[in-house]
Amino acid sequence: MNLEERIERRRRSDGRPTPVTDYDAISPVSHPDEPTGRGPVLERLLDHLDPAFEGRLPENAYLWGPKGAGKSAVVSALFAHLAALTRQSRSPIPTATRVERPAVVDFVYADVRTAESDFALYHAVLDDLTEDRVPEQGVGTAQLRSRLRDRLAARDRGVVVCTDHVGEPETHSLSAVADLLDPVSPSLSWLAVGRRPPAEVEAAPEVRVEVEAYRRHALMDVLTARTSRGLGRHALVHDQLREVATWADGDAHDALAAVFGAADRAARSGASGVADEHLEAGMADVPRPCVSLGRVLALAENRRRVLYGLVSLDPDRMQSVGAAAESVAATEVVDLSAATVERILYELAEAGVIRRVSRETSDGMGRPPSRLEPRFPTSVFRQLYALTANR
DNA sequence: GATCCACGGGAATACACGGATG
DNA sequence: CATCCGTGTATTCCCGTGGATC
Repeated sequence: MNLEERIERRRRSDGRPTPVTDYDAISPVSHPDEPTGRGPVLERLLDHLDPAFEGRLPENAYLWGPKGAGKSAVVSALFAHLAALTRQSRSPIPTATRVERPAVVDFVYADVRTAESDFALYHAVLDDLTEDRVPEQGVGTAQLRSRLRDRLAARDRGVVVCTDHVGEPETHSLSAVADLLDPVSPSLSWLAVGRRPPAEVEAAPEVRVEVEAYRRHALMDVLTARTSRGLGRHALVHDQLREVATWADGDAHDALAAVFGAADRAARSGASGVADEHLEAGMADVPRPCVSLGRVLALAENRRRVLYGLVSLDPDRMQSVGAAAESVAATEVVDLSAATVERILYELAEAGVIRRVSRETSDGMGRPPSRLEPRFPTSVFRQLYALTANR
């Protein structure tokens, strides 16, 4: 928490004790350095990556499991640590016995939510591996691939690329990632992370690691760890945590979203703790099924703005896509034509971020319009949007 | 000049309905 | 009664354009 946030918190709370001490700690989109309760998965991943510690490249692999099971938490923490580790030993010590082998293996974490195009994926990997800046425009995708190939050849060390969030509506599928990364170099292997069971996934590699949803008790541990860092003492009591954990049914994302929403409500109302009514409201704000906020916040700037405009709208302006588009376009948040906003709204509906609910009765002429319904926790989104907007 | 990407606009298609037609 | 047609919307699809960068 930086100074600005501290001051803002005091200003809002008029100096009274506030239930929230660190929004980041209870945010459903932030991952702690040490994920809670996923030790066994971590062990299995380390087993798989073991060859890397001897300079050999692990095989391609697929990590899969349902939303909110801590997949991203595990891989982002793991790859951050591994990357830091190999960065320390950037100067390989050549030994007589291992001249042919790369001395160390690098680890790169790439989120395909933010690297949606072929170009962007190559860019993300190359950028992580290179000191100097990689051009974002003006060079072709093929050229970027060969640059990456050259880079790997020049260093004579392998790299394991983790591609998180594979196979979502608007992200690369696992097979697309394979098609992009496999031809680059034999000294590159990948660990894809996604939700779909390997049986349903095309080109899933032999090595697979499954992550199951949290059991209720494990989820309570997660919530306890998070709230003890982010909330004041006794802001949320044990019974309340249990209630959220039960309600969330193993999904840490949804649970944290509810807690975040509840805590924020409590803070705004000036309460020193999270009351049951805050908690109820926090849970009510999370639709089921719920699109993860990570996905929503990873959308392109203008899409986020459109969504922000949308969730700030009077509900009766959401009764038709056209009307919603018009209202959002009239807002200060976006500088787009109504036609473009409308297209974007359809796009977001197609991706499942918002839902179109067709009307039962059709009065008047023509095809009846459909109402729009966000599929993510709107109040949490607004708060996170505001927190990230001024950075 | 090449390249990536987001916009913008509009054409094509789908859908809902009432009324006409076979 | 089943089907077709016209009209008005909603929705999807496609492609040219232009900014920014190399």
